[in-house]
Amino acid sequence: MSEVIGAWMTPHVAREPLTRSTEDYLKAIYRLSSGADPVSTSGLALLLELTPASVSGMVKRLSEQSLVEHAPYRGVRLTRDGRRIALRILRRHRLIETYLVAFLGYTWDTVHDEAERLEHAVSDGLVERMATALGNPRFDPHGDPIPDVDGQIADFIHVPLSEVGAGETVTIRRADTGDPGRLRYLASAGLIPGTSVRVVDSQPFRGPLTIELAGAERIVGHELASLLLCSRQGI
Amino acid sequence: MSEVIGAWMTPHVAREPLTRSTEDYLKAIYRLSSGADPVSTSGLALLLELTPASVSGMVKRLSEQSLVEHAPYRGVRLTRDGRRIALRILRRHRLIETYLVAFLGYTWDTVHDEAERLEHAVSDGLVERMATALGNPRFDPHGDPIPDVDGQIADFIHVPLSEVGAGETVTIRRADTGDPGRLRYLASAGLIPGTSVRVVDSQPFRGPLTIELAGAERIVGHELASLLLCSRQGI
DNA sequence: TCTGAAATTTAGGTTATACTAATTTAACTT
DNA sequence: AAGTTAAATTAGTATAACCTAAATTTCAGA
Repeated sequence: MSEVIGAWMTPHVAREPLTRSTEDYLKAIYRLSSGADPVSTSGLALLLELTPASVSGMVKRLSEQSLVEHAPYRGVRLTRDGRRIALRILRRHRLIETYLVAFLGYTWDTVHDEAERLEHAVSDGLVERMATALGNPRFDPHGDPIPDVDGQIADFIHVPLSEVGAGETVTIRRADTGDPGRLRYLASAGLIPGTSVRVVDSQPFRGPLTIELAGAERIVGHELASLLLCSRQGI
Repeated sequence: MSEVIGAWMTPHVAREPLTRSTEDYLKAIYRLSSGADPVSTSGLALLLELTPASVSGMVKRLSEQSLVEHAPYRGVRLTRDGRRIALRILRRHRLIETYLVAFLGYTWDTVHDEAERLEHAVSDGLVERMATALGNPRFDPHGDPIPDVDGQIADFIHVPLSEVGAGETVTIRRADTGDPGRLRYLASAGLIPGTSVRVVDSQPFRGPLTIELAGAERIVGHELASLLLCSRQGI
């Protein structure tokens, strides 16, 4: 049986096997690369829970491997190869999460740590088998888009619920946190991807929102509301 | 949901997280501990594809952690804790292999490498979920016994097919190799665990055997026959 | 333009695990 | 009992990735 792996997965340059650290750094840089701005050393250090000095050292090594471009004191950016690897890890992570929820009884608040370790251990072949078993899903249980085998990733412009105006109706698309406590609470309140809510009232200065969901009103704090990324209409 | 993990899985002494190397060494020592004899440095080096010097160094560290007993120049032996860990890894490995074959379309010749990496990454919780999904199997696809959560492992006395006398009928129980080529060939010849065969003739001096299987006669070389561990009657 | 705080990098040290080369021990042979 | 050989250990080196502490660079505001 031939494995379904896009050509993009094989960088042009032959590489020694990637270490777990390498994969974690590339994934973290990808996460922090929102706009065109380079990613800061301190931001990476914060996300990876390492000292800035350690990040500096590792970034230099990644740059020698052409996985990132580094302008000293200015920040890092992924190269094409670096981005490919980051997207491959992201695909693994999100497919593993989806698989664990679909087939092994996990819930969306318990999958993160397991996926975090497995993403470095599974082969491309296993990932594609899981994808097939799942019917090639496009979103994981948190609503995050899963990159396809060619590295394409859906990139919608979503609005945090906290910024939706009173009177508007939106559909929750993603829950932008990995915190189990928050995820459990959101699920218990019915605030999961796919749900439509109408914002009844939104108080200023990071105040709470009143929303209508399934016919009932509810109060949601600003912090949680800011994690719920929504689409306005049929997007 | 509470996780079903036997108390034996938690060593009495608090341990820092085990490294992949540690787990690999303990597993290898377990594999080589057939009788009461201690395991030799060179045997370990051969199995792990490392130099004897490296093994010496690592064995000393394992011994400082009370995972093995080391009599210099005499060999290593697992301590109780070491054996527990080895059996936990073995349980993981064999359950993962069984899961991949049962649910993800793998065949018995393709599961080894995948399981080899995953066994170090899965949590106890995931292993038990897989075991549950499989109905707590007692043997993996190669017929090897899977240790239960309490570290008990079936330990039958099996006879290599190569040593079964002419005229005897036996049932194949295990295929004692990880080599994909041999495993594929055995499967194609119908020589898999659960199959009954009658030895028609067995030539001396590591000569070939003639066996009867599903009504037809077949010739099997000594090497492959020695890998097929069999039981004589209803065991 | 200068200055000082914040961000970043460099310097130097640590740990785990591998290696090669040199040494030591055990065991077998005569 | 001594010598030889095979096995095992020690000594010393390398690498990846971390750390702390000490420089260095950037940049905003006076």
